[in-house]
Formats: sequence, C-alpha cells, structure tokens
Amino acid sequence: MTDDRWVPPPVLLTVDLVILTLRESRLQVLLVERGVEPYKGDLALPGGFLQHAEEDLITAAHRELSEEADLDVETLRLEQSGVYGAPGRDPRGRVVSVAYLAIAPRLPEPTAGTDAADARWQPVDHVLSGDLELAFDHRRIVEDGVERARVKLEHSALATAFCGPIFTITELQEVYEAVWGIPLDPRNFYRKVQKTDGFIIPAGSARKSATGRPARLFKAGRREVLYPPMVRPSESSNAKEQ
Amino acid sequence: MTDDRWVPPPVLLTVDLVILTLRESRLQVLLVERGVEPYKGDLALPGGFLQHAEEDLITAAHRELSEEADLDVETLRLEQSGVYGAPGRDPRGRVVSVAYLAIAPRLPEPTAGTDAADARWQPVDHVLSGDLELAFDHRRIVEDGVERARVKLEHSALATAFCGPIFTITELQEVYEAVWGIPLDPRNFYRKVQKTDGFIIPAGSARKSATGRPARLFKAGRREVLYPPMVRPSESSNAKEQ
DNA sequence: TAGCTTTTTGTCAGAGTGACAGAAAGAGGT
DNA sequence: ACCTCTTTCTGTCACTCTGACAAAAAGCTA
Repeated sequence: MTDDRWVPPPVLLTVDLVILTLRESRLQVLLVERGVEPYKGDLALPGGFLQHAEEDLITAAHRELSEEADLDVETLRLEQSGVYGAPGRDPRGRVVSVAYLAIAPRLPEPTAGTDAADARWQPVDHVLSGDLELAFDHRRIVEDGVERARVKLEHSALATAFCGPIFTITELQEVYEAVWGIPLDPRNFYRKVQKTDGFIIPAGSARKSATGRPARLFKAGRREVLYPPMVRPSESSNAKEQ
Repeated sequence: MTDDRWVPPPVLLTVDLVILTLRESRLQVLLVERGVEPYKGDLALPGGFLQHAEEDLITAAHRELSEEADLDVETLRLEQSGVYGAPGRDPRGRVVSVAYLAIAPRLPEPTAGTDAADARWQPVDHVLSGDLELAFDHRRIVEDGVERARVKLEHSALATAFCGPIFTITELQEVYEAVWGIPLDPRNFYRKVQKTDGFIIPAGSARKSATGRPARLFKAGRREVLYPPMVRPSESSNAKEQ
C-alpha cells in the first residue's frame, strides 16, 4: 500500500468553540455572523484556522475566542468535545475541526471582533429545533456539546461554573433546569445538593432579593466529581420502555 | 490578524486505534511494533496517516486496522475518544491524531500487516504502569481510552460487547472486574444485572463448564443505556475524602 | 454418599429518592 | 399591628437500591 513517493495528504485544521451560558434563565450559545465566505452572513460558532504550524490547539481556541468575540476568557476552561472531519463539510477543501466546549457564568454581551461581523448569544433551543440555521455542520457540533454539558452536570460540579462566585441554591437549581430542560422539586434539590459532600459550601450570611424569604449564600466547593451523581429524572422515565 | 496572502498552515492527520479485549481475564490492548521510522522497533498503537484527502476519518481507522493487524473488524464499532495535537508530539512535523476506541470479544491473535513488523495483545496494566513504553504519546492515548471504557461500562451495555454472543452472568462479571480492576460480589452483581431491565435476556437452556453448578446462559438485550447505572465501588470510597 | 465448587435465591439493615406537608422569614398593603 | 403573599428551609413517609452475608441448589469427583 505504501509506495515510495507517497506523502500523506495535508489537511486544514480549525477549532470551533461551543460557549454556553445562562441568560434570562435560558441556556444560550455564543454565535458569530460570518464576515467572510463561505457562508458569509450566516451564523456560526466562533472559531477558525490554526494560525501557524506550531500553534497548540487549545491556544488557537483561546485566541479565536478573543479575536472573534472579544470576551475575557482567561478563566474559561475549554474542554475538547469532538472532532468533525467528514469530507465535504467545508467547501474550501479538506477541513477538520476540533470542537471545544466551555461553560460560563453570565458573560457580558460580546462585541464583534475582526473576522466576525457580529457576535451574540442565542438560545440553544432555537439552534437545536432547527429554527436557527448554522453554517457548516455547526448545528451538530452544538448538539453534541449541549449533550456533553448535560451529562457533565450529572457527574461533576460544573453547574457552579454557570453561577457567579456566590449563589443561592435556587440559582443553582435554575442552572440544572435550564440545561436539562426540565423542572425539579426545590425541596428535594435542596436536600440533595446539601448532602452531596463538598459540592457547595456556605458563604457569608444569608441575604437576598426582593420577595420571599432570604436565601442562604454558597460558593463552589472543592469537589469536582459528584458522588452520588445528580440524576436526570428523564432517564428514569426512559427506563420503563424495554 | 488576517493578512491578504495568509494561508492556513497544513497539518498531517493520523488516526490511532485503541482496541481493547479480554484475554486470560485481563484487559488487553492491541499494539504493533513499528516497522518504519520514527520509533522504529518500538511498540505503538495501530494507526497511520489519512490515505488521501477525501478519505473519511472512520474509514481510515478501519483501513489502518485491517492493514496493520489484519483483524476482521467489520463488526467493531469504533468510537472517537480524543484528539492529540500537541506541537512536537511527532518528529515528522505537525501531526494531529484522532484516536478511536473499540471494545471487542475475544479476538484472535492478530497477524502483522504491511506497515507493522508485528502485532500483538498486551495487558493494559503493563502500559499504564509504565513497564511497557510506547511510541509518541500513545501511552496517554491508551490511558484516556481505558478511562472512557470504564465510564462506558457504567452507563451502557458495552460490557456485553466483550463477551461472545452467548454468555453467563459470571462471565459478564469478569468483564467488569477486568476493566474496572476491582473484585465484585457475585450475589449482588447477579441481582443487579438481572433486574436492570433489557440489559441481558435469557438465551437457551442452562448448561456449562467443568466444575460447579451449571450457569444459565444469556445474550445481550436491546437496551444500550443502563438505568440505573452500574456504579463502581471505587467512586463511593472516593466520596469520603473531601 | 460425602465433599467440593460454582450458581442461584434470600434476608436484613442502611442509604438515597420522589412526593408532599408545613414552618420560617422576609416585603407590602390595610 | 395584622394579614397576605412569596420564597426558602425543615421534616416525614413510603419505596427502591445497595452492600454484606447466609444458605440452598446443581452439578462433578472420589
């Protein structure tokens, strides 16, 4: 199979970013309006080509994020969420894209960067339902990223990353409800997170918003892996069907 | 940042395969002895470059597997398990590798293919402990693949894929013990898998090996996602440490 | 038939969970 | 001051799941 003169075919490598946040109690994803062909004018995930042959993938991801959305993302922990390399997914040639996922507390409205005509948050359900069409195979990338976030919420303390440094249990519950897309019982949720050791720890004295009893404040604990995990009720209803 | 003449840097793309199986009650990984530079003579994961610019990633993975190990892997379901693209990980230049993971029932001893001087099974603990050194960053790739397999065993019916078409509950238990690396209580394991709906279904009449009471036979059920999941006891002991 | 091995059926106490009742702690109106 | 409304927090109850262990069942061998 290997002939003497054969050389491996070069490919172009891009990074694409799925940045999720919570705004107005809804899960939203960061999208940019493409300023260049192909798909010029369409919405797409922020991302782009490796800048030079020595650039690390994660470095490229951070760079693209600041270039295209001008977000201060020093603290964002990007996590690989998949590779998308189907031939023909990009009209410019053989382009393979590495997708990165990040979850963030309420981020500011981004401003457009150099390559993107505009950058803004969009509710993920608009993307998932197909109401909002994205360039390339980016809808699929968002789907996979959201599913990964849902799973991570079960087994890791990721949910606290959606909140600010100080939060109430109700705010934490709203994170779960928004990402999972289902309502949860506040009493049971309260009990569960309280006795999951190291998940959240009390911060300062109780005190909060306008109406109702003031809520206690908490901050994220040291624990990263939750045991026992938070379980999505949706799974248990699936369990019935054989 | 984007100057008129700038073109994205091309990279070379490889696929690497983490093929896991159970032999002699131990988790083993398929390795080849490299027949070409770099790392000629060292052990490495089967894999290689994309053959041509239009080749699909998954196609390349299957092709490399049959070329290098000559395994009949039509039925193997390969699953993406990560991307490894650190600059400098390959002396030949900027090489980015997409890792695929597969889990298989007792596979035959492989025969060497064209690019590999030899192909054989090696216990994963030899690799993880560092007793066995691998080329490139392949040890890390194996680590990640094994960890993914461990997690998949908890939430999916993957374990049945390690067994033949017909198996006993004890054989299934041995899969869990080998992959997780811990012993399990046979009685509790029996109860658990029996009442996890759709995990395993009775197959034919009971009958089996030399000594002891004959075991009932089962085959894999339709269910892919296990609910409730099988939980690793190791996690619960971690839970103590805050 | 006795002894050995392995599979299968039980038992029991404790932890975790869903469903829900109701007390506690504020704000605002009369 | 008192009542109402809202939201947070504390319990309760029945049920399921789990870990630890006992013991019966079903073969084989001596």
